[in-house]
Amino acid sequence: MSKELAKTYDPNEIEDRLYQKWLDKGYFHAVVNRDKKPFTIVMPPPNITGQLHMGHALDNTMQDILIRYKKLQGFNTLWQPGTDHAAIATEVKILEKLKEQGIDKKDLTREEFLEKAWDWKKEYGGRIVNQLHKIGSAADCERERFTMDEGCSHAVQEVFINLHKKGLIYKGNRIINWCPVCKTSISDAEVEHEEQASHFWHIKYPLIDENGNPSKTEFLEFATTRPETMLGDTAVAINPDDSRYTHLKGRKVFLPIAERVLPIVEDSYVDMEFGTGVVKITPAHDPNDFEVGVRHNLPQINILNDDATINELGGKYEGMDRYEARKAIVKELDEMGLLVKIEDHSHNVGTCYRCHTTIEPMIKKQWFVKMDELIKPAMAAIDNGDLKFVPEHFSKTYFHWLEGMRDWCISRQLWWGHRIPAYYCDDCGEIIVGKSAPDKCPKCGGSHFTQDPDTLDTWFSSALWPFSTLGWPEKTEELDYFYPTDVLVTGYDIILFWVIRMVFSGYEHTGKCPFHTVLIHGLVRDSQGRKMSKSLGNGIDPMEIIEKYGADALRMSLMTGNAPGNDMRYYDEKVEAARNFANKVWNASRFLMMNLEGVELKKPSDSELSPLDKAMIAKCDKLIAEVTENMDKYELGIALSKLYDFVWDEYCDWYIEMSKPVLWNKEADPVTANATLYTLKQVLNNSLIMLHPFMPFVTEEIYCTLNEDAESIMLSSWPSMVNASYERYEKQYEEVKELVRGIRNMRTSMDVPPSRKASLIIVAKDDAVKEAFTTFKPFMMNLASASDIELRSDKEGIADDAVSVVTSDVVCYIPFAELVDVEKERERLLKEEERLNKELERSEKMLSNENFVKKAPEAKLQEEKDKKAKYEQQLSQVKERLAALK
RNA sequence: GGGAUCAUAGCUCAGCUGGGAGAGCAUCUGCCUUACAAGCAGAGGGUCAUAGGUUCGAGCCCUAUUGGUCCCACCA
Repeated sequence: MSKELAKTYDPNEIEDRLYQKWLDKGYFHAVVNRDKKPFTIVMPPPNITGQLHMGHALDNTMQDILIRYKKLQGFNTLWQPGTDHAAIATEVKILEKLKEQGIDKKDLTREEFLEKAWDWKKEYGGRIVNQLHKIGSAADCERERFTMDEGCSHAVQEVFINLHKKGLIYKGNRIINWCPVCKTSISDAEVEHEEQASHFWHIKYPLIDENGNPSKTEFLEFATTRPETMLGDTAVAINPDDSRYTHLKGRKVFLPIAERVLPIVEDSYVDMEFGTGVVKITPAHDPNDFEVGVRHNLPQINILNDDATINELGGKYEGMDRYEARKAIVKELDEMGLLVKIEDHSHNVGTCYRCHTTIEPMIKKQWFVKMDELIKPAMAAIDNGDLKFVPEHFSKTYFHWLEGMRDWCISRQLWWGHRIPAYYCDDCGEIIVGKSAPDKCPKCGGSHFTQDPDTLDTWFSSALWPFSTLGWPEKTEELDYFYPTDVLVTGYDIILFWVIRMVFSGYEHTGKCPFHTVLIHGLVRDSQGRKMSKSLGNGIDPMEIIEKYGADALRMSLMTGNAPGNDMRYYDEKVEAARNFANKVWNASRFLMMNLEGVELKKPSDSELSPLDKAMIAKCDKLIAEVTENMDKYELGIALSKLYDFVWDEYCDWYIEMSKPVLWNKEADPVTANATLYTLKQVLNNSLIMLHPFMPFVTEEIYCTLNEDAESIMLSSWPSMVNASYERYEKQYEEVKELVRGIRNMRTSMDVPPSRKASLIIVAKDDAVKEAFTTFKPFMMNLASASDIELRSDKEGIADDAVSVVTSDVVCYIPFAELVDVEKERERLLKEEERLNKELERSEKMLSNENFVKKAPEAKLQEEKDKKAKYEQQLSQVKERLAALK
């Protein structure tokens, strides 16, 4: 060995060094290679405003695992990284920062603002990508993209122009969600609903009498949660089938505050069961009322300014904030005697997902994407097999959302983002959509144009991410080779925002679904199950955890004991356990390397392999098969726990321990020692490779030390099975383990210290069993604390009061001459007898069930019969021992 | 209001197509056994939320109930 591993595992010492090596070697960089199959993942682009949090750590670890796994399997892998300009989120942050410097948005021109925004991007945009390096991300940073870089911006323009040409993008006066703080429209998906305690104001409007005056005696009562919107009322609605109000059909009411006469319209939208069955209609400030208004041709009166104060149409309330106006109006109605009562009422209020201000529905002229045609292929994608969710049930969420999708409002009154490629003729107002302003207005011939001041929803550009990053709309080699991508990994909170939009965009612009699988994960919560958030101050910084325990430990702790799509809690103890595992692997490797010192390994022949080696090879084969299957089914947590158990229990606690006598006997039997060392190394290498996707650093360090010629574990291949039919040895090995466990158990219960060795007499009636224990004898000496092991076919000459351990195949006698405590031994055997009786009872019950015998599969039936025979055999041995003790 | 999801050991969670309940941590008992005390060997601890059903057989499938979480939704 030319290199040596440090005595204790220190992640900080190895991680940065190895990452730098991977970068230098360019392992993460993917180039088109038609001889290999591609495997592609696009990284969900983190916001440039962001800092890496546990959610990113989880998301990126999963992607990294898939990428590294596929690379080991021989795929040409591309993990495409990048960042998102995150329109609103970033603009809000920049404005906050400017405010600290005493600068207001009003004081800046658009150009000045954008200059500052780009400075900001330059300063913080790279931070999160660098943090990803710390967790070991195998993303191809040479291909890093940004949603507002030249290529992506080009793609955005292209899409906008194409969709507009097809009539799928239109500009229209419709009701939209307005955030009075961000002062922009937002899409339906960006509205979050919050339950708020409020009131239900019962109000009555006087009916208009036959003379056209407000009646003093006839009123129409209704209830509202937003009295201030009365100022924009243009009707009152009743259900046409409501017998209570038949007499009101065709009549009018008087709107007191604004002194307007309103028609009573009939619309089935009104729920007769709710409230008084009368609804005030405010088409300009309520989405439903808007629809009613369209049906009945009602005027739309917008009474709000952009900051949610009342505008000039609100008469004397002009200038008041919406909530001030609410109070004032209620007060005035009360004075007029028109306020009937106030009830407590809690209801859901839409709020802005960025600033949590209550949004105000308003009619505004905005750009929309028409959805009904676009979503059709996205709807079909699940059924026709183009797209699969893991776990599968998320496809229901996906459908559910697609079904209720309304036209998508894509224009934003922001500066930070892709400016809408639409130009207005200064002379006639004609709209021309194109990459730049035309020379001449096609309608009036005018030559002066103004570009639309609005920018696009940030999701408009992220919807194109899987193909815009690969060069679309250019027909690049990359696009042709790496697209469609394979798996998209993301949290369930982002399905509606993003996944759906990528899917329909992919179909529309490339004719293909952008990925075949969406792997969904949950949220990382704190140890009390709360969401990690800034306001709670309970966030845990992954960088600190990496500093303390290492990236491998963090990655592993995020993957253990977690099923796809489920939330998980973060615990330091979990990371500690993972770190301990890394240390375990480290030390097992150290043990092996110490024993390989000065040894020239040769590939052993079949006959040179010991039964123990063969048993391990069989075990390892099984592991490879299972882990591969789990990985292919995205059961990463299960795959990892199998590797954990195998390495810790099987490899370290049994195989290494059992092989020690062989290694100590190297001088006397170099052939067997070689075979065992060779197998130890083989199995460890396989384990390291399979663990590599989960713990890339520690496995790389060990692998390269253990295999002197190896440049990197990343260049190795996913293990393949030996398939040598060694099941027989595996069975023997399990029998031996059973006996060793029995002996240890007995020693503990008899208070025999481990330092006290004893000679064992194993009585096996069956020749095959005898052979098995004979061949495994050297391996079990240590573990059974035996000074000597004798094998026999009968128990002639063994003292009746010897302590004994009964397994399914053998009886093992341990003559502790001076230690015998007959009482204790009898107790132990009685307990054993009870246990066996219970087992036998269960087994007999099953086998005496006619239906079981008739209907159960043959294999199951035989299995149960074999078990019963074993219990019977064991029980008779125990009984015999008990009888002998008397 | 609709939908999804969860309920398993003291805690946090696994349990893949239905065949004798698992892990980590915590607890208790022994061990510094020449890779590892970040370790080794043992032990205790569960009517798998409740009630039905399907099945030879249910933690797993079906129905209902209870409790928690989340998403969607226009009840003014």
